Amino acid sequence: MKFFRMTNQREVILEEIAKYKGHPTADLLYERIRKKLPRISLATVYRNLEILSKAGKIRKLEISGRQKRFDRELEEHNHICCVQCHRIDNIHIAPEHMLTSGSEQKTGYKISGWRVEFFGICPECQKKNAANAKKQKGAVRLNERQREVLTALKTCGKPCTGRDIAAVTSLEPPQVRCQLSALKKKGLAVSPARCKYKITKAGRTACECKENECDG
Amino acid sequence: MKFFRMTNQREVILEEIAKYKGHPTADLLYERIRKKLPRISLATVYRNLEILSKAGKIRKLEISGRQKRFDRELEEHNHICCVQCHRIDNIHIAPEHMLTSGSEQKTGYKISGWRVEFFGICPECQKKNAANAKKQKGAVRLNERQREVLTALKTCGKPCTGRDIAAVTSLEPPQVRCQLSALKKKGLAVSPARCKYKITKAGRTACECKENECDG
DNA sequence: TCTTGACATAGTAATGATTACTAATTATCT
DNA sequence: AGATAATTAGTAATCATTACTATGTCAAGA
Repeated sequence: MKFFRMTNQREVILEEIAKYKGHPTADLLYERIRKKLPRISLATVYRNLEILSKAGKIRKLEISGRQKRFDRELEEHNHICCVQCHRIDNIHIAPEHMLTSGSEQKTGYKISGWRVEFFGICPECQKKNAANAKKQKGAVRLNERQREVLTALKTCGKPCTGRDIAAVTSLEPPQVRCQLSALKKKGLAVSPARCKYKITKAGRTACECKENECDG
Repeated sequence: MKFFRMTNQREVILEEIAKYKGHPTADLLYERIRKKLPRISLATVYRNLEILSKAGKIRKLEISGRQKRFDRELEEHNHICCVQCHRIDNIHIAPEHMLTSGSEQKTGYKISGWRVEFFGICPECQKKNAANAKKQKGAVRLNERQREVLTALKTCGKPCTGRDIAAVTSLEPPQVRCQLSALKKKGLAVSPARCKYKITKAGRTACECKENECDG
């Protein structure tokens, strides 16, 4: 996403989220937005909720339950869920007070339980990461052009020529060919036929690694 | 469910859950079970996971993420999720140690975050419950026969006679007719035509109330 | 002003996990 | 043995979400 257009649809979506006290689901928002923009599509709502949360304008909640919920409040906080009507409220508590009755009084909820989910990296993945870090010391290090070519190769999928790649990148065919042979040397691409190149499994993971920033 | 048959399929499902260290999803279990019972249906796996968890033999985890996961461990505990490989491990911690580094050492995870969900009853529902409790003091109190008839009436949906109800309950037609008129007096059933009875909205909620034990 | 090209949209199809349904099978109880 | 109820395999339906497709909009450059 290079430009971010604040369209009418997006403005209304933001408005409705802001207006709504709770943590609305996509379909609830859709119903409300439809009153203002009767021709809006549910897909537009979903797409923009995703885009707006990626742009940091809203927050997508990762809570249990079938439907995703969205939150206008950007700051980190936890939630409390009514087991009867399934409404969800924010709960701001300092870790040290988390399990005392203090929070109970503030929210007005009659608390019956709680559940914690921790996130982290398991011992196995830690080992894997350490091993990968070693390997990557000199091996898989891509420059910008190589990354561009590799990404194009991945998008294309089937074997294609340097000219094919050049057509979908900012590079000229000779430049592409040069990078292709470099990628082949690194084992990130193979040449199943003369002048044809195809991404390898290693190339695919090398691509993803940047996208998800998995080696942080 | 009156009887609970420990079928071969159920035994194998329990075995596989017990064998699996992690917290398997339904489809992962299905793949493994298929090796022992090639003709088993995915629906059977789902149905039995549900039944076994209701029977208290296993635990259905309510955690974020698209797929549900199942756990052979019955005792209350929390979870830790690897952000890289999405494996889920148990984490047994006393509330007072929850946010200290102690748990980190035990699990071997490199913890990057945590999230708490509280459960309870919101102020609005508390009020509603109080109001309902008052109403129910003398009004809706069903005996076993009335409940049976009411449930049958609900299942049937359309208006039906005492004989119709008797056919699907343990009661004789005269007994049913007697209960029907009691239900009508309480406003849980109406008679849209002579000898025909139909459940009302109030009757429907009275039915559900028992099922979900919502007035605990 | 016309063209170009990137971004957006409405509408619809496809997906993935789960649940509901149906007819057939199996176990249990007279 | 026959009736009844539980269970099954296989399949269809559902629900939330995502992907696709053709069309539309807008700003910048020719």
